[in-house]
Amino acid sequence: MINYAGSLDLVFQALADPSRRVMVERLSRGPASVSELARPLAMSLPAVLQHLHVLEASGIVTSEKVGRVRTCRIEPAALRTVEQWVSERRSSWEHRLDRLGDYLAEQPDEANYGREP
Amino acid sequence: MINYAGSLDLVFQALADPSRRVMVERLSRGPASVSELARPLAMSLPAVLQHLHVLEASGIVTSEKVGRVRTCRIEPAALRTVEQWVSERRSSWEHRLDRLGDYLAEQPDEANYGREP
DNA sequence: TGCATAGTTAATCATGTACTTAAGTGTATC
DNA sequence: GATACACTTAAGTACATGATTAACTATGCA
Repeated sequence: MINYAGSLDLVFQALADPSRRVMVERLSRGPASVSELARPLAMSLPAVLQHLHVLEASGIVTSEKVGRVRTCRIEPAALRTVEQWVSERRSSWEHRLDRLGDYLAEQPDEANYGREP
Repeated sequence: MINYAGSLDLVFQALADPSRRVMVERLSRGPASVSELARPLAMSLPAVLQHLHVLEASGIVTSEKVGRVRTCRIEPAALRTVEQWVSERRSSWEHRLDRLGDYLAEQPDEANYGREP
């Protein structure tokens, strides 16, 4: 059962770990097997598998097993939900700053530093 | 001492908690005091303060105390680093898919499903 | 001065996370 | 059929996280 939407909690949590980000970076260059993902990481294979589970639970990565090798790949939809959430908050803040700038520009120039409309 | 760059670890970790995201959403609409941030959250003030420390350590939020009230605001640079990291990985993957599509379009149409060049 | 307000610190506690090792399950290859 | 390969599961452990309550420190105001 895969979480295509990717709840923000799980997605941010998944990306908070540097090893998992290394895995995502590797996968952004193309699909990879579990052992390929493990190669650059200084940890046991079971540990890598646990990280993979976290990434799959978040919806960032999907995988399928053919024969004895499991091939993993990125699910861009999950990454898009993060991008969107972050960019909405940031641009909300930045547009607010613009509006505040406009407001202050219209006011007489006194003691406005740090004040809010 | 504030982390303006915002290490990816700390930033993703900070955003992984729903209460902290509520705080960021509130701040994206403008600066707020600690108790304003606390109002919609069902937890004690010390707990909110701990979340605020996490957000500040990540560089997402800054604050300054004037009189007895501490005013918090968003630091958009930290949010931009997240946006950038995620969008780079995603677009790397998506452009790779484009190139793969081009490659397959040039190949004879047989048993290419799921294969990599 | 006295008392409420806004925030802060410290100590504590229950879970959750990121590993580990040891042992087990299918697949390929000889 | 035997043996190696590529995971997979289970169990255990050390440390981090998210909350709590109790007690404390300014600041502002009547």
